[in-house]
Amino acid sequence: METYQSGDALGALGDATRRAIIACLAERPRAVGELADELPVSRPAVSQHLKVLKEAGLVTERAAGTRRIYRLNPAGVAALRDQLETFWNRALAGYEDVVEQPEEETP
Amino acid sequence: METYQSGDALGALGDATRRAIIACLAERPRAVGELADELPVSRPAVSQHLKVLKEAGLVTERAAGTRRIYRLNPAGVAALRDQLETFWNRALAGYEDVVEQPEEETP
DNA sequence: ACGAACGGTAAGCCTAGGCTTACGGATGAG
DNA sequence: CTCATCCGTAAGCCTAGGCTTACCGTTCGT
Repeated sequence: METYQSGDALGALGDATRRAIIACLAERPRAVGELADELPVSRPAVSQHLKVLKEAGLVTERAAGTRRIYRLNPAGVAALRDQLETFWNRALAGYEDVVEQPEEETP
Repeated sequence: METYQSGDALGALGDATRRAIIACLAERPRAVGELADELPVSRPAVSQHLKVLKEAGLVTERAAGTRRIYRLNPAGVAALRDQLETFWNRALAGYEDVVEQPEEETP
C-alpha cells in the first residue's frame, strides 16, 4: 500500500495557507500558478507548500507541458481520515459516558 | 450551542506537543502536573498548550482542590470530526473516479 | 496562621518556518 | 535557434510561537 505518510499530515494541515491550498484542490486540480493567483502569497510560497503537502502524501503532481498539475491524493486523504476516525472513536469511547456525568472522581 | 471553536482546532493540532497532550487526555483526564510528568516539556509549557486547546474547544478544565483536571471535550472533538468528515467527503467525491485510474496522460 | 503543593501568567530567549526576491532549468511556440 | 512561459530551489529576512525561569495567587493540611 502506498498509504504512507512520510511527513505528518496533521502537521502539514496546521498551516492556514496549506489548508487553503487543499481547499482549492478539493474543487479541482490546479497548476501552481493558478493556485498562486487565488491565494494571497507568491508563487514560490505556494510551491514550497506543495512540496510539504506532497511529502505528507496529501497531494500528487503531474507534468503537463511546462505546467505542473497538482491534485489531492485520495489515498493520503483517506488514510488521514481513517487514522483520525480511529483516534476520535477511541478517544470519545472513554468519555461518552462522562458527557452527561457531572463528577465521580477518584480523590 | 457550545460546539463553537474560538481558535481553529486544526491549527491547535498542528503542534506535536499538543497532539501528545490530546493523546494523553484520550486515555483519561489528568492534572497539569501529571501531563508535564509524561511529556518532555516543563509544566508551564503544558499549561500554555492547554490554554490553546481550551480556546480551540478541544479540552475542558475543572478545579479539584489545588489541582486542575483537564479532559477532552467530546463536543469539540466531535465537532472537528464532523467538520473534517464533511470536508473529506466533498473533497474525495470529486476525485473518487480518479482513485483507480493509473494514468491517461498526454505524453 | 503558616507552609507546601499546584498551576496560571509575565518576561525573555531562540529556533522553526513562512514569505519574498532572484536565479536557473525545462518545455513548447514561432 | 530563440524567446516566452512555467516552475522549482537558493538565499535571506522576519515574525510567530514554543520553551524556560521566575513570580504570585489559591487551596489544603497541620
